[in-house]
Amino acid sequence: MLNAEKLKDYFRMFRGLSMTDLKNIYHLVSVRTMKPGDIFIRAGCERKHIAYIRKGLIRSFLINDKGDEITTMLRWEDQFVASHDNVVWNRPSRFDFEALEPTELIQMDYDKLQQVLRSNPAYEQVRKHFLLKVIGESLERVESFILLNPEERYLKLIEQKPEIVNRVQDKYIAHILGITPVSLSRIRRRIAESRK
Amino acid sequence: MLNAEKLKDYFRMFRGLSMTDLKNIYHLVSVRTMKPGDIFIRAGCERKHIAYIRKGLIRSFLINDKGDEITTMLRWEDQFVASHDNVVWNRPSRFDFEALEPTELIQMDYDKLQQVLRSNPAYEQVRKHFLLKVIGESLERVESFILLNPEERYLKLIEQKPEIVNRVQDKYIAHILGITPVSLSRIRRRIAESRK
DNA sequence: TGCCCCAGTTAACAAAAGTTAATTTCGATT
DNA sequence: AATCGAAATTAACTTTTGTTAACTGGGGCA
Repeated sequence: MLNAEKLKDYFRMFRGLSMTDLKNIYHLVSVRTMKPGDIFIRAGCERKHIAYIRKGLIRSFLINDKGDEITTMLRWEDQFVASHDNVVWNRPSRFDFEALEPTELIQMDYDKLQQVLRSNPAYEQVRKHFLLKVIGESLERVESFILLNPEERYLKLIEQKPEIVNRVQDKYIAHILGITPVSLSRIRRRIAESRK
Repeated sequence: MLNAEKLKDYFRMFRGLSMTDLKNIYHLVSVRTMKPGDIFIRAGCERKHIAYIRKGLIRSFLINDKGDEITTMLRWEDQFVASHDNVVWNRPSRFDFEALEPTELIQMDYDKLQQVLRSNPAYEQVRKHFLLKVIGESLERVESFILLNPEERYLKLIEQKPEIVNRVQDKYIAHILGITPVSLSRIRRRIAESRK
């Protein structure tokens, strides 16, 4: 069951808003229940969707020239997910967004959300904190590619997000780290042997 | 010379604001002229600065465990530059921000800027567009690490930002691409030979 | 229970990148 | 014009990764 009171828990970042503010958003949302393999946003989609992940896990991926699926991003509960092709660049999504687990999304039309956010300046602080956090996370990921080698990136990931590493297939972890599944397997063996 | 009229040109993204809005910001800014090698933000700095680059080029770098300087980011004219350690994570900057050319910054105290931005909702659309653009650029960089190999990343860079590649030393370009200067040199040779 | 499928591991080889050091190139400076 | 110094290139060698394919080990399903 979903009501404005519950929503307040889900949208942690939305604290500081009045119940009326929250209800304005509440009117925009729909809950979507997904099975593993279901698609939230399909490549080519131009409509702007944004969703809060109440439960579960979403990956974005595309098919490269060689025909292989490459996973570029993982998002999980208490995070927002959207195609930045749609929302930032205003173009069709290059990625599919697929649920990897039974997943519950709280889904909104992005443009309608913008209208509500514009209606009350109180929303803007929330938006600011949200966008800054996304920037921080993304820059941190860039830094890890520049400052760390693949093995170090993997060690950092299992240190910082051990639950996520255990929840998804290794091949997705490998792609996220910018390496091949074969190479990740070798890295795991190297680590295991060095700890013997 | 710097006045509110000129400022309107510089802050392209600030179009849509009234002259009064712009003057409020104008009161916050100071112009800083830098020589190559001058530091805008020093590692360890906790004060939040943000600057618009009117002219020139800034790199952020740190010293890794082995004692080598690693360049993580380049910013140039018509872009903003700030330490995300300060602004996003509220912690001391891990990076130095150094001018690589004669550079002119229009510098602001970040917190004071926030106060002004909060004072008028009209600013918020500007901030939103600005933050979204930063997100888009950062995510694009992440994607390039996942979807492209070093050679492809280099080719993409010289295609998209040829001026920048020619303005800075190769070793900085190499770091930005996540490889060593030696490896970049080999990649350049491979490309040159394949075009013979 | 047996079979199949697929993820993960391992193997073998080629290609690329890291590392260190020598060499060259080029611009700045005296 | 000669010299110095830093950046870039090249070389030699090691390590790692990519690639392709074979092998292994469960989990799911008939």
